[in-house]
Amino acid sequence: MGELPLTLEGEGRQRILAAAEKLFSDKAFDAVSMNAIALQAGISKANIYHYFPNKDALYLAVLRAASRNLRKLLNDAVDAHGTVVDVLRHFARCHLQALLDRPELVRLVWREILEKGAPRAQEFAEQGFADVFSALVAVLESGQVRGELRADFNPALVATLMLGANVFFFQSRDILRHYPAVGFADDPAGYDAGIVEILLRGLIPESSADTVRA
Amino acid sequence: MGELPLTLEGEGRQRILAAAEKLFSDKAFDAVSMNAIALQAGISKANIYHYFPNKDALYLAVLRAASRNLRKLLNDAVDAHGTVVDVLRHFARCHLQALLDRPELVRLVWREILEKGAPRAQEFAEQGFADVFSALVAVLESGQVRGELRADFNPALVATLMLGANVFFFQSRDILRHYPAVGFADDPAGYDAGIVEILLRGLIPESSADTVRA
DNA sequence: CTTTATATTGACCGATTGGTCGGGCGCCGC
DNA sequence: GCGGCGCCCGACCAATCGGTCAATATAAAG
Repeated sequence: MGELPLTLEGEGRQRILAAAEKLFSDKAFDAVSMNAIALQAGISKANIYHYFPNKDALYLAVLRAASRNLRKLLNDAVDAHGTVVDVLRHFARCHLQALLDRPELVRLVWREILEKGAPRAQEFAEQGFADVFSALVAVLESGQVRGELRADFNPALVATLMLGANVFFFQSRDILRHYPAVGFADDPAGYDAGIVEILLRGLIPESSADTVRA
Repeated sequence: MGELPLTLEGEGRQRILAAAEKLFSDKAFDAVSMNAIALQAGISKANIYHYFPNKDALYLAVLRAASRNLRKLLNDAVDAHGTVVDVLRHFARCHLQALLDRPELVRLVWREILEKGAPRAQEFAEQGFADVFSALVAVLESGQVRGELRADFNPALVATLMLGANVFFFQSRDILRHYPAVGFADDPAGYDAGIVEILLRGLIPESSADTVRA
């Protein structure tokens, strides 16, 4: 369909994967037909079956590639240097930016996680979770042993809170944009800066911080 | 099919809606066939079309009912009395408990929000969001004017953080259960208690809370 | 009993689905 | 020239899809 005949190695396969990734990220598995994928890729439907035995295998390949890419993308956001507080600030910002940079990948993998009806590759899609989560927990723990952070909170709980804040922002920003009270829907960096600041300092004025335990 | 002939008003309609709700909450729109709904409801497929003009209308009716129920359920979790801090604690716990009590409703509505490909009723599904979000913002603002909470944070941002913490927990608890560091995957009350405590007091030891602004 | 309106159904429709098949096209070794 | 071989396609398949329709069962109203 008027495409440039790029003669890269495995070009046909990549074309199919790219087309399928785009469609599967927008609509659910059953809502994407092999015909639509072929059309998007600019090839015939029968040709897809030259590279993939069936639709499930194609979907699995797409999910595998997306999960791998997303995993790498998110891992790159974790490593940083400086004080634990700086690392947390850096992580929050980079992690959310990574999500927003490749929304197709996130939606693809996250939909698989949420789907209870047909768990095609749940435990596989959860891989990206493990690295980031455990890395973040490690950062928080090191902050605790160094005395930079309180020792009386659960690191895994805070890690969940931070990841949840970013994922929820990613999922809900279209809704949040409608609310006048929300000024950060299009300012992910500002959002994360505010989140981390609140997490670090707390909501309670310091003078009365000890009266809350009543 | 051997069912008791309950002669309630609109019983047939309710049966269809219940069956469709169950199936639509597990699988996506295109993955649920009218045949499957009829089978689940114990009636014939043609009979569904006596109550609903087409599949979209049925799905919309299911989504409308689910959204309405979820909205009421979540609103009931908001109202409370006592200090602002107490209200926040109560809200977090009740909100998450409401999500976990009716997971089908949450999944149904949330899937509609996440789907970018076929926005059948997005703005409609977002209704439940508005009430809870604005109510929570109002609580936080009142806490600020009363001096119970800091005045230098964005209430909408904290509301997003709290809602996100609960929604993310709801979505990810099956994953979180796999991690040994997470002891709260099956303890939503403990999770929210920890979340609120961290939000209120912050991660930084109070003695060094003023050195972080560097 | 008859009329009338609502429920309910099996049989059927055209369209689309995932998947198959036989063959054509182009390129490389011989 | 020519025989393979990877790539690609139009045509086709049975199954299922959403949806229609004529016919029946049911039950209240006259």
